[in-house]
Amino acid sequence: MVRKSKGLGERHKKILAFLKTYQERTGYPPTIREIGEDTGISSTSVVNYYLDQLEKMGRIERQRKISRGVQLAGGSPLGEMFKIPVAGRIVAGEPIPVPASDFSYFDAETSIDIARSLLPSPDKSEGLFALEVDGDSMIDAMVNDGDIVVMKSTGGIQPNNGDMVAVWLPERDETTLKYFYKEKEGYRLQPANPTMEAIHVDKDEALEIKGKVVMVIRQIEKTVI
Amino acid sequence: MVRKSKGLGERHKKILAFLKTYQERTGYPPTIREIGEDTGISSTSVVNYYLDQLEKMGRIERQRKISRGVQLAGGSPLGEMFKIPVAGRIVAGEPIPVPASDFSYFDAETSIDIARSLLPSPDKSEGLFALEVDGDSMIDAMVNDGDIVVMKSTGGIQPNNGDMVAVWLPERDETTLKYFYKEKEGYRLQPANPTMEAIHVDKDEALEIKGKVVMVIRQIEKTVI
DNA sequence: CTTGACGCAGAACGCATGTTCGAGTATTAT
DNA sequence: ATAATACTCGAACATGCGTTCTGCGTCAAG
Repeated sequence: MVRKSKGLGERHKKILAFLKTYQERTGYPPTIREIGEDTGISSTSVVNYYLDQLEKMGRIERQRKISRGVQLAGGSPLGEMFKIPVAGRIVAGEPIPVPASDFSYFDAETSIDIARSLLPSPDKSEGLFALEVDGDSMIDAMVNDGDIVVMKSTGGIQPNNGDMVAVWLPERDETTLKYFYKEKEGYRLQPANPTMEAIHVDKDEALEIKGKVVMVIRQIEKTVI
Repeated sequence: MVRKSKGLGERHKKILAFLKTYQERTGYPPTIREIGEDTGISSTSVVNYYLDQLEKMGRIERQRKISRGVQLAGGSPLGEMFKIPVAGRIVAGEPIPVPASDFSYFDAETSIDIARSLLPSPDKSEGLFALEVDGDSMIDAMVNDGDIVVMKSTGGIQPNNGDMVAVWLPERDETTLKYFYKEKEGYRLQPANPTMEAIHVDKDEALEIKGKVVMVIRQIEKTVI
């Protein structure tokens, strides 16, 4: 049995994950017994034991004496919310930062909250991450500087024709958001703006598809120009 | 005492409102007794009585037998979420539908969920409503067909220079999203796209500013083109 | 007036759920 | 080996909390 490997044991992680999924599914926190059932802990006292530790670590908040008074810390009671880690910035001339597959929002420094109802498929929302757009180079994709693009990791699988994807062209040192079309001699990357020319990529040229764009969010708070 | 005035009595409304604020504040639903305390109902059975009615009306959902199993209906338990009513569609040649000031999301048929953290000022989120963009006529504002624009009602107050606003020009039968600038002889409406020409509106011409754009959301689910 | 639906209160019941205690087993340190 | 610490279990306890029943007053219809 692994003993206090880091600061977060297996059970700690499992409890945190359960807290999140349960809250997302039901809208309210679970009971101690429900946590135990999911985590494979038979005694409520053991669950309480870990809950106390997690509280000391500052990972959860507890309202003593009241039922279902366990919640993830961070001030944000998440209902049908989905926390998407912001992996970094997407710049025209630089590769796209993609989080590792086991990257969970627990580890992310910054994240944005998206309502589940806004996501394409509420059930399979794994592999989602967000990037902030840096610069005006993607206006052809109707994406502005400062916009946030939410992407779904394709996991190496080739996207469907017509998907909007984030691609990295190593030989051109270029990152773009384009509609993806496979053609006989390679690929065609079509801008969202009809007036712009498409990019043709030869079959031999390296092309890394980093993710499928599922959502673009533009917050207009301060004045731009 | 008012008796079954419409379909929603005073207590029904109060309970619904309490359900919402309590959930937003704590992250979990209240108990029956807490509802009673807030609503001024001394007996749990009476609360249960109203809860049953609200459930029959479809306004709330109940998980029987489990504590705090009361939630607002609509499938979306709202935590730090904000429900914004979708007032309608915004089309280039038609006036902008604006909800009445007392329009609450309780009455809205359709609404979208936005995380509080994404909103500009989390405290003062009144007067927010959303519109779905119909048609490609607003690509100059970097807004696509199908996009959702979240607006804040200006309430008759003139917006600041540089704000992105939704304006209705009655004399031209035109609706647009533009950056707003006041000039000596009238107003200048500047498109987001720098390559497009600005519109100049004379001081005499009618101009209705329906709201300030605070957010644009683009969901890419199905294939476009 | 009588009847019945409606709004309300209070109490009792019983299960759900957080809390606490005692004890047993492993792992590590001395 | 012995002690200390971390982890686990089961059970009992106390209370939180949903449910149900009885009763009382009010108002509108018959």
